[in-house]
Amino acid sequence: MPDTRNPIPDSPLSSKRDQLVENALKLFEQEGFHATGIDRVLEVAGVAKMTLYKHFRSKDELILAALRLRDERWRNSFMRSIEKKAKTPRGRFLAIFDFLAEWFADCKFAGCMFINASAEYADHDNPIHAAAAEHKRLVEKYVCELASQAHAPDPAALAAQLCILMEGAIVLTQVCPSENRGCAAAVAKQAAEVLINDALGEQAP
Amino acid sequence: MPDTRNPIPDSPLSSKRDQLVENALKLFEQEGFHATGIDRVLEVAGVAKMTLYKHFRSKDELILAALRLRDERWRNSFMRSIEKKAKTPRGRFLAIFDFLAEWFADCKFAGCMFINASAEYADHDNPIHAAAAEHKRLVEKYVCELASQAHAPDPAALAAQLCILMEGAIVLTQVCPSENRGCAAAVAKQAAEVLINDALGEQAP
DNA sequence: CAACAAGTATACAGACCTGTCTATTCCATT
DNA sequence: AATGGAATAGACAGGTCTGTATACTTGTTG
Repeated sequence: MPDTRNPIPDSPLSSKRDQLVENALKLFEQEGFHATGIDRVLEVAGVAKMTLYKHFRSKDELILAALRLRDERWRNSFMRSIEKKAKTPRGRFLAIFDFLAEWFADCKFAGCMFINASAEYADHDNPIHAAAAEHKRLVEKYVCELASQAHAPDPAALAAQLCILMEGAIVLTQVCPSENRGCAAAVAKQAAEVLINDALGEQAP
Repeated sequence: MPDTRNPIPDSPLSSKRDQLVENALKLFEQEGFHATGIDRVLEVAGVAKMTLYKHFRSKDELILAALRLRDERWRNSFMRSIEKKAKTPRGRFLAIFDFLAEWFADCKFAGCMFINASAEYADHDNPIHAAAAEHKRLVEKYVCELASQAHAPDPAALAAQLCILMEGAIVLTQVCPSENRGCAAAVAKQAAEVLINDALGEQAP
């Protein structure tokens, strides 16, 4: 039996806490936030209810922890994938959409958790909605940095356009998963090429 | 007191039924589906519970009726706005994004109800999710007809690109309502111009 | 007037939800 | 061996949810 205790009580390494957040993340992503009851999380995580309420003050706090984990992982995966796949600015822009295509191909793809969160918690002042907005802001900031490195005349404008393509591809794949919608990432990639050429000039690397 | 009865019992003109669907539509849109209880709909609509269950077999049936009404109204408004505003194919494509800008400017804008529905009812086989997918399919079909009228070499491809821009602008405005996000429609419009030029040629009307 | 259709009010069943409380077990360190 | 922190099981309170059942009102039509 492994040592599941933690010398620093409230540290993020606390094993039981991790089990909770990990399983909550999966369930919230697959089934939704309101539709997933606390008891279901506890059952899947194999953790007692009192343990949850020792680590989190409420279900909303657990949701926020799950979203923080998701944000960290998703953006890391996003950035690493892009930087590994391509070295030129143009190649990195296009690698965004290859990343999306791989994501969409996962049979467990259930849309963007942050879009879903802002749908379920519509009030903009709700911390959950705010966390979703912050995630999108950080993603756009990264794309904007790519655009700066590409010496785009207006990096923010190019980034905004590419992010709109990203979100559009995500949401169409989520809402219309069947049909010929598997190609949303490819369509977005083609559109991105046209927009990049327009912003950078056709010859830019 | 007006005559609220209806000679055809299950016709869509049934006044009480209309009151239910109308108010359910508003509440589901503003607060979400799971977050809006039946009792809240009844209270706002001023209708007794038994009347609801005489017209609908379940809450899900009421949601489907609300989505049907929303789909009909939204697409009518969309198509009429575009056809009224512009006569040339290129003008009509751009009018799409003016329509979005007006929609986003409404202080009660709460995102796309169909995107929200597919977020809350993630199972693709769920009739509610299917209704959302059908709505998006019909919108894209209309944009595809516009592209055909514009004599685009590949109408479906142009329509798919423009629809991705639409959905991206919608979702970014929903998730990040504040900041400089009010301009998502304008950014999408600029991107659309580039894509249309690429597909049709710069001189096309 | 009588029959009828539509809606109302109200209570209720049964399920599920979040969050709390208590008593107990396990295990590592002292 | 004793102590104490962490987790456990399980019951429970109090609320909300959907959907049903019953008895009543109202207005129209034959």
